[in-house]
Amino acid sequence: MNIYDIARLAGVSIATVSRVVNDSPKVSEKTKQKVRAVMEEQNYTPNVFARGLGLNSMRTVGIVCPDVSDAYMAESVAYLEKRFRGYGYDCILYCSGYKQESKVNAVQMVLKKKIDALVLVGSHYVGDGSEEEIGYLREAAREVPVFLINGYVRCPGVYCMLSENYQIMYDTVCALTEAGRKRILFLYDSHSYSATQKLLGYEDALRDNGLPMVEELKIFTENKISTVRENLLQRGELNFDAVVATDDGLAVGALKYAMKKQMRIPEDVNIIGFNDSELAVCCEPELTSIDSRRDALCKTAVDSLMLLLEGKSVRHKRSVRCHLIKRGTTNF
Amino acid sequence: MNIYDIARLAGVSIATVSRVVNDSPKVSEKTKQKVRAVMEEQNYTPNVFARGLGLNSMRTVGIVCPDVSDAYMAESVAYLEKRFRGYGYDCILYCSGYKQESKVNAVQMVLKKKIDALVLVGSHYVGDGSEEEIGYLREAAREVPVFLINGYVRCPGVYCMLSENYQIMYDTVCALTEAGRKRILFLYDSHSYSATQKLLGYEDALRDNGLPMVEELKIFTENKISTVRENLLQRGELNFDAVVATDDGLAVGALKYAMKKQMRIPEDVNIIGFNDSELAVCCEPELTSIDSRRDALCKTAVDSLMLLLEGKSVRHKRSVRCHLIKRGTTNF
DNA sequence: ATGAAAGCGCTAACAC
DNA sequence: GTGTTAGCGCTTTCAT
Repeated sequence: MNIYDIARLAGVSIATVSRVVNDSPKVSEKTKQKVRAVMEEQNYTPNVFARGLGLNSMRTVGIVCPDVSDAYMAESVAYLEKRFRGYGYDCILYCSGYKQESKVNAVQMVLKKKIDALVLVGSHYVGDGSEEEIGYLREAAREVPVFLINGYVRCPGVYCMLSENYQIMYDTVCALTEAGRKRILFLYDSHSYSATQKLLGYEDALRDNGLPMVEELKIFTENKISTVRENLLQRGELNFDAVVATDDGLAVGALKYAMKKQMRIPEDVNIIGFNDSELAVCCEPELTSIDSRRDALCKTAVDSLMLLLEGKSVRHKRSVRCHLIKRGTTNF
Repeated sequence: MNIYDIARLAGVSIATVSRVVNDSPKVSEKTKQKVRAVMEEQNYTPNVFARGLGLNSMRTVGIVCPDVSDAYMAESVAYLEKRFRGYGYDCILYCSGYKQESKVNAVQMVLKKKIDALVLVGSHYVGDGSEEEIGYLREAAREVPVFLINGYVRCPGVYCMLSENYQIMYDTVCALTEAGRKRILFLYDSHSYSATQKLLGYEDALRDNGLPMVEELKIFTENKISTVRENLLQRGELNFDAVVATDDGLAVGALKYAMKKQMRIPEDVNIIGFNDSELAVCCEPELTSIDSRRDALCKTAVDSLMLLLEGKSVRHKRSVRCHLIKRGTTNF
């Protein structure tokens, strides 16, 4: 059942059918009715490929993230998909993994699908920010508007929105030191732009508060509760009186370690997570965590891209403050 | 840059270029080299829409689930996407929500994209199993092979794989009663096929062990830790000595309630969750949970659909046993 | 307001 | 082994 069949059955030309499908104003109501009736009756759906060929668009946006099974990304994708769909855009999902090569490949692959826009979730896509590592973004932006959720790169066609991770981490560590904490563990699981910002905030806060920067207190580990716990356990004597982490999973791992070591929480150790996930209200005591404003970033992504696709212009870069959500693992 | 340009630059016909693109064996190595060189040089990518038009396929599979922000679905989607991509298929993601109408709409929408196969994640898509509620699946299956992850419907073209939810719930509740538990709370958050199976397993186990079926011990609530906790708190006197839930989030909610009520865990109350998620190892004590074999289901989905797309046939229905993973919230 | 016809870029049947 | 050509089903310009 194609446009010719409908045209024949409705006694009009294919051009008219096409116009009806696209709700063109230059077709008489009467004709529209007639054609629509036939379409309904025949259960006609325009062929998207042919449509795509003609319009050079299938109203699709590409969503690329390292791994949807991660809670932050899953929530992001859920939000994005819903909003884009609300605008009539379908979403192609590509989970790229974390390696530079596979990220580049993912972006190239998804571009071949002639998507109308591309959104990259998480700050892994800017690599170390070097020209070499962001070259693929530059190229991508030549084809479609690209939005970086929680990443920043100065490049035409690449739009960005950041969480102020440096600032919140700086403020948080300052608060910890002001509350008398001296040995603050920093847990992280990636070298992404945002993780780096968090680390910088941590380091600067230590320095500005006259605390030494102890290398053994910066621990890189897989983001899995049991792994973090075991990892810490294996380190023997590891004294600390506070923990900040780049994700809740890491913080909970530390919490589990602290429990095992009979440390009192929050008296002996303050623990602070990141992303304010369901894990934070799941553990005991509940975890103080940082709201990274994921939805605010995602919202901006959708809003900006939709404006761009309508031919409007858009402000280039914005950022949003994060918030500390206090729960039982802190006492300041 | 299209196939004509490449043909001209390489000094061959478009047919030859097309053959090279599709790696046809009936092109001489020499010609292939020549054409490939031009393609590389021009950075040529075949137009997917035109390709789709000709082949009536864009090598895409539709993945529909109620909500990717749910951990079970997120993990499923992550697995599916990865595997399908491994076979050269892209994935269109559609989050349908939980309402019948929106589920039907989602399936219809995604079918319009001329996907090559459709996978439905979670047992919400069979509704109550009535002909009326599964009609849309029948129609879908007329267009493409459909795979139901953890749902079952007898219908040509719809392939299914089930977790044995009834059995594991029956066994688990039996174990609880044998351990002397009398008032077992059943927490659920949906009326999906699988939730219903779990409920049946619970009810049958109670009956077979001579325990009364108390309506007030079957509680339907939103799957959010804090909500479950508040919900239970509001019920005043609610005596129970065990909890089984259709998802970990619900079980943790009950755990939080029990802690608040100063109940000892597992002495006073045994708690068992479902899906063995990260929440289970996050809470304290850690949650005994049921491994619903999500990956086994997803694996079968991919394997079956890929066989079908290669024109091979496939066994119709299979199921897989679930496993109880014991942790600190039980003592039997 | 409607129709005829020329693309859009590719695949595949057919001819050589 | 390679080229010619007719679709695939739609959009859109140009007539009328």
